[in-house]
Amino acid sequence: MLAGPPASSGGAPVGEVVACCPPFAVQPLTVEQAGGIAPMFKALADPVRLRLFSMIASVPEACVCDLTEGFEVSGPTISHHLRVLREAGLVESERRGTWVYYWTRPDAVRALSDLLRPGGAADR
Amino acid sequence: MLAGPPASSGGAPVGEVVACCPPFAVQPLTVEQAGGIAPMFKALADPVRLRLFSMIASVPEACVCDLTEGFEVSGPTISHHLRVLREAGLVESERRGTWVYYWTRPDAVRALSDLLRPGGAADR
DNA sequence: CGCCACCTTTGACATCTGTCAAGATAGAGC
DNA sequence: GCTCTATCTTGACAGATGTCAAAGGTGGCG
Repeated sequence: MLAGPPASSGGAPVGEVVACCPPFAVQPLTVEQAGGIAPMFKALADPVRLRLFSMIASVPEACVCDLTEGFEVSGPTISHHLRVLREAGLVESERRGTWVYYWTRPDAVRALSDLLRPGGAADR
Repeated sequence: MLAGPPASSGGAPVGEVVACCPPFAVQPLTVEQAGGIAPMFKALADPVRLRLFSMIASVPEACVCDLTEGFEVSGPTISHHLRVLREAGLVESERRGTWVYYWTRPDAVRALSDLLRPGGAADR
């Protein structure tokens, strides 16, 4: 299902929150849905994480060694942010030899994109 | 420029951050772009705000008096969250007589939706 | 004018978050 | 086994965030 490597890095309690809800232009979220989805937006709510995610999403997979360049924060901080993205279900990772690679979970991204899609009462 | 009611409630320093960038499946964000967009995701990162926003987005406009129902937080807290959404550029508001109405800014929502749209290297 | 309902602002407080330094873990290669 | 590199974990701390109680407008209505 993924372009990238096989599933891995089990550890996130994310399961399958992924397929979710109609666009909220169509129907409001329930309490449970909002509670499940907010963490994904929260994961994208930090500028460093947002940029990290965009770097990962723009290539089939990204090595941490390439991600750390171009940031002014320390290695541990990058690692922390990658963990947040992983635990939110937005990316997955795998160690291959010396390096660790990250790639996006397209289904999760699509779920968010669908939520924001226009087409309801308020969007023309 | 907006489908909704006339502009109002000036106060947010949001200007026109709205039209922005290619989907990050296509191209990573710059530091500046990430800094401009992260606040929008941050505004959606809280379950209460996310639900408030979905309630506003699912109708042409929403009265605060209707929004406060169905939440377990106090009135001031709802007001605070609405302000965050407004200052992030996601909604606008206007007082009409006794009541205050909120509606979404479709252009802002579309900007986020476009960012998340699949179609790049990592998606499929 | 006086009162009340609606909504926001202010002030305070506990919790969460981003960051770094220091230490730990995992592989590669000698 | 030892060492070196790459990455993650832990611990600590300043600053941001969500929440409420109390107080402050704003407008309708008698």
